[in-house]
Amino acid sequence: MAKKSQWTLVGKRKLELSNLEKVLFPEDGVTKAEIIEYYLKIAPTLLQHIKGRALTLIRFPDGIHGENFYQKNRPEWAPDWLEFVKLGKEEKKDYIIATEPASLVWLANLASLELHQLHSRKPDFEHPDYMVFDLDPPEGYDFPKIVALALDLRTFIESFGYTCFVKTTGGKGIHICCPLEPKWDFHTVFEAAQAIALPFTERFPKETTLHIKKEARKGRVLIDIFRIRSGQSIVSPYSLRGRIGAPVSMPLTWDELTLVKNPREFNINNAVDK
DNA sequence: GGTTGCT
DNA sequence: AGCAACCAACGCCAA
DNA sequence: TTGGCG
Ligand SMILES: [Mn+2]
Ligand SMILES: [Mn+2]
Repeated sequence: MAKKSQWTLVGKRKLELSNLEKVLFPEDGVTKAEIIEYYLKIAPTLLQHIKGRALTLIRFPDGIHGENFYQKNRPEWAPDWLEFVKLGKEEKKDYIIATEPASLVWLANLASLELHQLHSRKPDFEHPDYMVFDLDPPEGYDFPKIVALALDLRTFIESFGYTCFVKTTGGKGIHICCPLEPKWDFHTVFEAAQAIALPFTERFPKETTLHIKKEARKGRVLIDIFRIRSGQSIVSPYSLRGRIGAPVSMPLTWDELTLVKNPREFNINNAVDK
């Protein structure tokens, strides 16, 4: 592997990219160059979804089998054009905001395979603009069974007057997102989600639970509403995941979701076309 | 992955 | 110039 | 305060 770096122009930004031929997904032979290329191609779509959102990165500098770590803080040595917002305790952290294709390329060069997002948008970081229901299946759960549960949950949520959008997580689960006016704080939105999820788990007690502890779940699907808190994040739509197959969190219509047998159908090789 | 500090 | 060390999240709850 | 959890 040639460990050189090379300069490139993305829009009006000059970027130094390193180790472009380094393989970060060994089973799939996917190099850092291909990851950067993916994020460049998906940029017009992805940027719309993460516009104004504070990001959390998951970086895999030594590939998906090497050490990985979350990163929320924008490093001191980031380029001055990379936008950020001070958030968190005492506004201690400079959260990154991606505003242009070059932002995504800069992040990809750091091996930020996964982009996760907070639930609020600039300029109103105190008020989430969606309510998310994160379906977390136990090990070995058949994906079509999660799909069936998601369809039921959708009907249930919409009976409360919300509209539901859905995406695969790129892992084993599903995210249901309900757009909101950024008018209520995190606690209020959490309680609204709880007021929906609790009766849902009571209707399907054998299949679903609100217990986050593994021991208490007993093979049931966790309806994880506990992401709805300030400083918490979910994987962004169209983000890669650091797993074998280079899967992508893929937004789908409900009709499309019905046909999905395996969420690994959506990956770095086909996500751009969709 | 990038930076800093030591040899 | 080369190399080793160091750093890179957070919120909540039960124990 | 720590450990488990996503
Ligand atoms: Mn999940
Ligand atoms: Mn390294």
